[in-house]
Amino acid sequence: MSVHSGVPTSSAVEDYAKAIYALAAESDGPVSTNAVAERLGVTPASASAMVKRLDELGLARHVPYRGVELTARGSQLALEVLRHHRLLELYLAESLGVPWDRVHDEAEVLEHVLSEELEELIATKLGNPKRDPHGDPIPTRELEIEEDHTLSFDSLEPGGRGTFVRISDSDPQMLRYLADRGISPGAAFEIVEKQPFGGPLFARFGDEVHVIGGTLAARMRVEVST
Amino acid sequence: MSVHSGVPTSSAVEDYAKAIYALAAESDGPVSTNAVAERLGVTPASASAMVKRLDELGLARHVPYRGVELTARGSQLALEVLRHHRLLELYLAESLGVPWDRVHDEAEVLEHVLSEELEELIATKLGNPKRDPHGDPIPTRELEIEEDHTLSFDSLEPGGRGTFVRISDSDPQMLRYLADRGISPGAAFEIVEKQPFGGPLFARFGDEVHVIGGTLAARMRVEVST
DNA sequence: AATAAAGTTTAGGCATGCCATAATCGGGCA
DNA sequence: TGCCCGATTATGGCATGCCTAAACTTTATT
Ligand SMILES: [Mn+2]
Ligand SMILES: [Mn+2]
Ligand SMILES: [Mn+2]
Ligand SMILES: [Mn+2]
Repeated sequence: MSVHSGVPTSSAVEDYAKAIYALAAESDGPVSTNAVAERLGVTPASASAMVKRLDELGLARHVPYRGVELTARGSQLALEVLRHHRLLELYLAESLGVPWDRVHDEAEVLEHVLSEELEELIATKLGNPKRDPHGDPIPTRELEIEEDHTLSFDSLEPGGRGTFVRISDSDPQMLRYLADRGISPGAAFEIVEKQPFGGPLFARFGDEVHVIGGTLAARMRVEVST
Repeated sequence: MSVHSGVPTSSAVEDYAKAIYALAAESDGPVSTNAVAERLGVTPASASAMVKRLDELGLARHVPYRGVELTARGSQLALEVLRHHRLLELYLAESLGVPWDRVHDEAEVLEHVLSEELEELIATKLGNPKRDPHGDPIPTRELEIEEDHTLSFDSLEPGGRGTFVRISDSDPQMLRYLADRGISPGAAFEIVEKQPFGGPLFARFGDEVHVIGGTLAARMRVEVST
């Protein structure tokens, strides 16, 4: 049990705050209890009980049947844990050579246990980085986070050029697929061809043209260079 | 909840195994429930219940009113966690620059959460070290540990020479005191003078003669050079 | 040997965090 | 307006891990 902003928090509470934060970012307005349950792999009944507790802790406001929203404190908690998570991912990858498809699971546990002192030492050692290995922005010490204005890779048309900036960190298979092909955030690309109906996308990264399946393309975020 | 040697273990179970292991090393024969309780800062009733559970898990044998002893499995668990603890302490000190009086508390939490994969990466990065920053031996990958044949510093007489090799890691104040004077495991010394009745010891480390209080001297372990 | 003191265990409780099942609520469609 | 279905809550259970108070065993003292 740690304490953040005067609120005693367990790993479970922190995970709920993170989940609500992420879901709220995906689609605004209050988050449904069921969505939280599904994301965390618990039953709706469990999620309902925990959401009620977050409300009592002052981390969220829950209006029955209407969904849940984080308070300022709740957002801060989520960002604090997100900062831990992403710093750890980058640290494990850079300093210990953990492959990028495995850093997530390690960080998922360590994030709840990292002290403020170690957080600070790690951030300093890494040079206060702005993004983790998957391109996700790392909240600052002051818990500010840079919202990005990226597009989904599969929304581009042939001829489109840009930079691959970000990918969901939670699917190791996708990450391994990209790693095997030497594709990682920061890579420049050009769309060569696009099959309709969620079909694959053919994109050039460096010298080679790679086939990116529809599902994968939907999870890759890119910035286009006009 | 992790799994070691087929036994599901929580942080609490691991801490109890460590405590029993340490107490058994200090004085042989079965370990009393009260000693365990005191070491872990819980009530005797709590310790009694947990010791019973360790027995059911096959990690210890507990004879009511007679004390508890670890089984082979229980010792392995304790050594596994000790390996984690000491590798982490050294890693935090070497790679992140955490002062040696603070590594213990961090390691105390992280030891339960470190994956085998990270353990291995850390051990490799450190060059499979044999001792942690306090001079405590690190169990090998195969969980063998080197028993040392050290003497208590306060058992020496004036004129005695040797090497300071080890000190309890759990008292930050003592560690800071030594660190402030540049005394750490590996340092050669010569006893200059010794006051009776638990009084201080005057010992030369390098050029300087330092005053070592009776309590501190009792916790320092040394090897004498005939 | 009897009794006191010390050490240990049991009994009963509390909090966390998860589950399943069953009752209930509320918004959208007929 | 009423009904249905999905979302929500209520209820009861399980496991962990700690507590206090009370009962019990062992050991030390007289
Ligand atoms: Mn991640
Ligand atoms: Mn922090
Ligand atoms: Mn330690
Ligand atoms: Mn290990």
